[in-house]
Amino acid sequence: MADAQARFEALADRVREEGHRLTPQRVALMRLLASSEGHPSAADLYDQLRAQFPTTSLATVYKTLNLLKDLDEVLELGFGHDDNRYDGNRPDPHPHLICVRCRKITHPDVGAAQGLAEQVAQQSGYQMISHRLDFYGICPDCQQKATEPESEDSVSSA
Amino acid sequence: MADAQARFEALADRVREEGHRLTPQRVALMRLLASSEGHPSAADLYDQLRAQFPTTSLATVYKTLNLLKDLDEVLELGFGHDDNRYDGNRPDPHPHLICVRCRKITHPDVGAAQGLAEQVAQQSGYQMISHRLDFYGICPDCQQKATEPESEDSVSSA
DNA sequence: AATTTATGGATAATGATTCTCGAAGACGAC
DNA sequence: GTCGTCTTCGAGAATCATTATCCATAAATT
Repeated sequence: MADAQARFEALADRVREEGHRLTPQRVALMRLLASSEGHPSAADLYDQLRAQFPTTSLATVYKTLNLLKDLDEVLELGFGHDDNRYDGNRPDPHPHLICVRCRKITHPDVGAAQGLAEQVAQQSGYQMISHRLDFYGICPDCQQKATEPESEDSVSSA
Repeated sequence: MADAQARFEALADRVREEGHRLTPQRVALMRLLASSEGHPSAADLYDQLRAQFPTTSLATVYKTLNLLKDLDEVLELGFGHDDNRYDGNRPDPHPHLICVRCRKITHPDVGAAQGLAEQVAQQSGYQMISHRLDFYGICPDCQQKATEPESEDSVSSA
């Protein structure tokens, strides 16, 4: 996480340059986003924020996330049922690999995904804005757990 | 839509074989799904259903859609903000092209998308369950409308 | 330091989807 | 064809993530 500081400063600069205020809550949230390895949800960030600012509201988290999203500095990942996840380190569309058991989200290596959007744009005449490439499966860890005799109660559904 | 009848019968047979009852509401909804060109939402289907069954409940639509979804006979497309869309003709994952203006959903021709899931499965060790490949853009029609002087009031939603 | 104005916080509102549960009806058995 | 059982329907309440509201507070500029 040596880049976290640099990423945070980039976010802070961007927010200020766009004429928005740098409040302590925003600073803290941007630090969290910049240092997040995974893909936290708004509630995750809220929980972490409250450690520093006990009176912070969940609404503030959403407002800040939406601000950064409008600036194209965070990528919002919406899944039908579950709550949204946010990626503050790679704001541009990229493939995701989701474990339907433990909800872990990682970045698969999908070389063939390069240029897909451009290809579709040419063939369809659409003006491309964004895209999603998500794979849903069961991660090796969860596969193992499912095979084991019965360490705990079994999982219900995906 | 000469296949609509065949598709409907396939759905009906499947439901019956799985030990579920064929109620008039389900029959009507399956006919709608089988004959739908586009990707209707639950509310769309509800509106159409009420023409035949004025007392039908929206809950029934959802229950039937979930039943068919569990049988892998309809594909549910969930988008963060908007309501879900359903495809009763192609239940297997396939790419979609969404116009963010008029909400139209079409099927782009993406040859390179073949085998992506298998590739990710091999590299990651995940047991693949499903995937999504969605492109968001502005369709040619909506691009045109945006450029024109101002023919009418602009479109809000589909 | 004062002024202006965006922002934070608490809570209500929104809206799609699911749950609840009594009534009705589908389907197999007779 | 009729009956009985057990699924399914229907109407509305409940859920839950996200937004909207609205005023007190504090950031930035002078």
